[in-house]
Amino acid sequence: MYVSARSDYALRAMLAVAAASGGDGEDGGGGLVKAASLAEVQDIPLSFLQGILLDLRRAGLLLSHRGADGGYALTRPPDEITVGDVLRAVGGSLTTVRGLPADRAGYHGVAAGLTDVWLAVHGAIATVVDHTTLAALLTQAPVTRS
Amino acid sequence: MYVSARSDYALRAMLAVAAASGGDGEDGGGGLVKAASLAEVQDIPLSFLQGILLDLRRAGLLLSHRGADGGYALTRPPDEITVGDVLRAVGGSLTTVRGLPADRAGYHGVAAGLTDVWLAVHGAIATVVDHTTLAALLTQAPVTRS
DNA sequence: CACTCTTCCTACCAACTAAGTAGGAATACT
DNA sequence: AGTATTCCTACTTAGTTGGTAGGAAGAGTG
Repeated sequence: MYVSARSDYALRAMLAVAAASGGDGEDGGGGLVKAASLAEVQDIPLSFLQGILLDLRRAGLLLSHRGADGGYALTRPPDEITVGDVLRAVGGSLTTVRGLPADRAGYHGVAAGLTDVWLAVHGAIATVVDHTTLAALLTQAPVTRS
Repeated sequence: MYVSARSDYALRAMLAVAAASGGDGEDGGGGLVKAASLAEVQDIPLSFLQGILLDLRRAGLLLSHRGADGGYALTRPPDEITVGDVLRAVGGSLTTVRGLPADRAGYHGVAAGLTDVWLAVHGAIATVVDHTTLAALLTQAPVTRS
């Protein structure tokens, strides 16, 4: 599995939003966190991060507000957002074989069994990332497993 | 998980070698399979495949013989070679975070828990690919799980 | 030895993707 | 009007991937 910078940044930003709006808040924005403050606290290039936040909003994981006192907030509580939600929002499919989804690799002959391997791998990854919520990561709990 | 063309070709080639030398044989080569015949039967560019076969030999999964009546054969029986062996031979690590191994991502602050997620994913992938042998794939058996 | 066949090895090329930058338009508040 | 912020598009740069070319080295045959 290759975790791109985009996916990595997306997860870190979501965790930072969850921590900021759930933890302290009350510093003036009504729970909204600005992109600039996310970029600073997690050391992410700002203009790169803005594109990622846009993807997360389009996927329905974040809501945003423009203007002074604007910013971002989660649309759901952190225990209802999984790592898999975030990865799929910015990265598309979790498993690809040469750029194609795992189930249309087009094997023939002796290689036919490989499709099942990729599907099993995909399922194993999904089990982990779909059972780990942002809330679990923030409380430092070990990774859940089914 | 991204399966590159290189990894895909490597697995298909290994399966073809296993099938050819184990199944019929006795057509003159003493169980050796030529690169050209592998390239044809699995539709892989020959000169690209040669580099892959070289990696597999360096990793100790294949032995080779030059000259007329040369070719490739497995160094171990197909039920002692796993998909994971082949993937690691051509691709290095199974899981990388922005190019680095999963356990040295260098998170700080609220993102510290992510390392555990990547390690869990890595373990889940390894469980699948290290328990699936070439022999199992050739007999069309469903993927084993621990 | 000459010849042929095959693996071995290096260098190279084209296309794509990832990562990051720049600059402005739209929106919200004062 | 003015300011602060999100939104959106286009661009640059560097690295990787997939693939090609051309030969050198080894192994057998007559």
